Order: sequence, then C-alpha cells, then structure tokens
Amino acid sequence: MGSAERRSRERSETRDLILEAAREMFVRRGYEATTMRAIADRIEYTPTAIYHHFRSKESLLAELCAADFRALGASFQKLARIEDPVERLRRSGQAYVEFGLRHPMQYQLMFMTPIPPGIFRELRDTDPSEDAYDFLRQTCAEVIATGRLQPQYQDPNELAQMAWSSLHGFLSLRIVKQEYEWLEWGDPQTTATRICDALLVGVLRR
Amino acid sequence: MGSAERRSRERSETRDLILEAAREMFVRRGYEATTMRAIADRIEYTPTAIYHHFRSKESLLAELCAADFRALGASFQKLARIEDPVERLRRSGQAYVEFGLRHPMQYQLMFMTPIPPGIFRELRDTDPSEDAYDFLRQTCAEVIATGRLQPQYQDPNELAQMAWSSLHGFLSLRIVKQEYEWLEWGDPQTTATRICDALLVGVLRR
DNA sequence: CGGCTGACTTAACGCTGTTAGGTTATCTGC
DNA sequence: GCAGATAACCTAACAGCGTTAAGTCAGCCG
Repeated sequence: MGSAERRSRERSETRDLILEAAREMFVRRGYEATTMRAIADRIEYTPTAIYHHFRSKESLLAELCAADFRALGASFQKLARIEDPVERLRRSGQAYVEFGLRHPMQYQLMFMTPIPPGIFRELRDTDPSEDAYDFLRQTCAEVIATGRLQPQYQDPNELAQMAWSSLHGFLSLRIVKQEYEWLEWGDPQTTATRICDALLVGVLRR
Repeated sequence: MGSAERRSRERSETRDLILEAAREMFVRRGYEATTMRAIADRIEYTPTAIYHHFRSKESLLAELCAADFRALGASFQKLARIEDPVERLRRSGQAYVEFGLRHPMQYQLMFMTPIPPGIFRELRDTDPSEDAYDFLRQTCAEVIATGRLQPQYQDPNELAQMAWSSLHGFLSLRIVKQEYEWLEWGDPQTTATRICDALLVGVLRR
C-alpha cells in the first residue's frame, strides 16, 4: 500500500520542479518577464500542468516569497539570543541589508511587488512576512523598554517602521535606479551601515 | 499660411488628450492594468492612433513621469532661497514626502517602476529626475560645507542617498504594504518627520 | 475485468502591446 | 485647378500572454 505514498511523492516532486524552475526564472528575468509557457517549457511540461499544482502565476510567486520570508525570519531568529536589544536591532539591520544585496531579485519580489495581503494565509495559516515583522517590532519594543531612547520615540510600531523604511528605501532605490550612472552609487554595505548608525544615534538619548 | 500652425496645434491637442487620459488611468488603476485600448476608447480613437504620437506605452509613461519630475524639481527650486542648507534639506524632505503622499500613484510610477535610464533624454536633452537629484546633492554639499556634520559624513552623494533612501523607503513601503493591516501604520506625516529628524540629529555634530 | 482517480495534454478563449497596409482629408507646387 | 505628397487616422491582423474546458490515458481499487 506504499503506492499512494509514491504517488503523493511524485506529485510533490513535480510541484517542486515547477517551483524550482519558476524561482530561477523569476530571479533571473523578473516576474513579469517570465511566462507560464516558458516555465513549462523548461521542465518539459505543458503550461496547463502548472495549473494542476498552483492556482495561478501569482500564487506561484506567493509560495516562493513565503519561503523567502521564512528564510529571512529564520536569519532573524538566529539573532534572538543577543541580549542587548539595541545591538540586536543593529545586527538585524545588517542581516536585512545582506539579504537584500545578496538576493536583489528575491528582494524585489518580496518587498517591491504588490502581493494581495492574505494570500500567504491561504496556504499556511501564518503569514511568514508578519513573523519577520513581529521580530523587528519586538526588538524595537525592548529597545524602548531600556529607556535609552529620546522621549518622542516610544511607539514600537513606529520605530520598527522607521528602521525598516530607511533600509528598505536604500535597497529598493539601488535596485530600481541601479543603472542610472549619474547617481554614483558607492559601496552599498558602507552606506547602509551609515544609514543604520545615523538613525540609531538620532533616536538614542544624548 | 496659418494652416500649418493649425495642424500642428491640432496634432498637439490630440497628443495632450492622449496624455491626459493616460495620466488619469495610470493614476487610477496603475500602469500595468491600463491598456492602450482602454486609453484609446476613452478619448474615442483607435489604439493605433496613439502610436502616431508615442513610440510605445512605455514612452507614454516616461513622458508623464518626466512632467512629474519637473514639477517635483520646481517645488524644490522654490526652496532654493532658504539660506541655511540644513533647514533647506529638512524642508526638501517635507516637500518630497508631501508629494509622495499627495500623489501615491505618480510616486509609484516615478520611483518604483523600472524605467530604462536615458529614455527621458530621448525626448528632451535633460533628465528632469537628474535635475531634482542635483538639487538634493547640492544642498547636501552645502550642509557638509558648513562643517556641522560628523566627520564620517563628508560625501554629498552618499548623504543625499541616505536622506533620499530613508524617505523613499517610508513612502514606498506604505504604498506597497498599505493593505497589510498588521503593520498598523500611523500618521504618515508624523512618522516621516521623525525619520527626517532622527537622521539629521544622527549626522549632525553633537 | 470495470470503473475511478488524477496527472497531464490539446485546443482554445479573451486578452495584451504592437504593426502593416489602407483610407481620406488637407496642403504644396505647377 | 489639378497631380502628388503628407500625415492623421482606421481596419485587420500578429504574436504572445494567463487561463480554462474538455479530453486522454496510466495506474489503482473492488
């Protein structure tokens, strides 16, 4: 009676094959530029076969993004053991920038492509991007609790959004405007660290 | 012999008609969701007519964006008479955020849609987005020249990119993730001002 | 063996941006 | 005043898109 298992294994194998091909092509050529037909061609199936495993092209993207959000969340979790919340926040920023610079196309899919909210919850019951944000917010709350911030920065949500915004802006501008040579981009790690530092110094008590 | 003039006037009238319709529809429903056929329908022409005035859908977008970049540049120019460069920088940030909040869809088209560089120069010989950036960089250079910044912030380009990134990140995150209610967005003006202030305090000498 | 399930295909639908080729009204030169 | 050029606009179509209805066919179950 292992046949049912074999079949379900085979099913998830072609499912993974589709995901793998889609990931590679989305990352290489972008979401819009990648067609369902091209994905199907690459794995030697017809386009219709993909629809037996995924509801739509968008849900294919959502599944890939969810995996990336979980990976990002996991890399955040590794920082959870850092005692000092300020240091943890700084390191989270570093990890975030590192992720964005290492996987610019994934970053674009995750943070710059409008994906209908709730689509992640359709598959699993937790939204992995929400998990990652919760980690950031929690760290911000702890930073506030230390009392080391100036009095106007007391809202964990707002602080989280300030930090996230600054780094996201940097990463996304570099991605969208990378070919505008008049921008004279410098070393990304250096500038990202400076943004992080300046913001932290700006919110900390003197 | 005013007939040639009448014809060129009529030509630019339908051209403007197309631009106006495209602007309204791009802003209302987004660039991808707006079809050439829909634009044509609205002004009661056939889709082909548009191609007598614009090379492609993308160049139609580029022309609209160029106008918006000029408007943004103009609103920056109004701040040029502010003597103190630090104050000018702060006010430029305010103007930028105001623009992004007032015209979120235009903002998306201008700063979040990848437009091939150089396409602006195809039509006019100056890139209006470069002009706006030049103003920012110039202001940053003057800020640095006052000597009021900490020694690690001496590159006008980098400082400009830090400031721009922070505010762009905030605006673009709000646009892309606005429907994610677990983000609990607060008042945008307040948070934007706090980002601005924190960054400025962070780079200024103690 | 007969029927069922489900992975996969064929063929098509209604869209998209874009273009080749035609029509038609106006302007130019003789 | 008429031939020819110009150009604004249209008809019809192309190739490609995401997606789907309907069919095929292998393998499992009773």
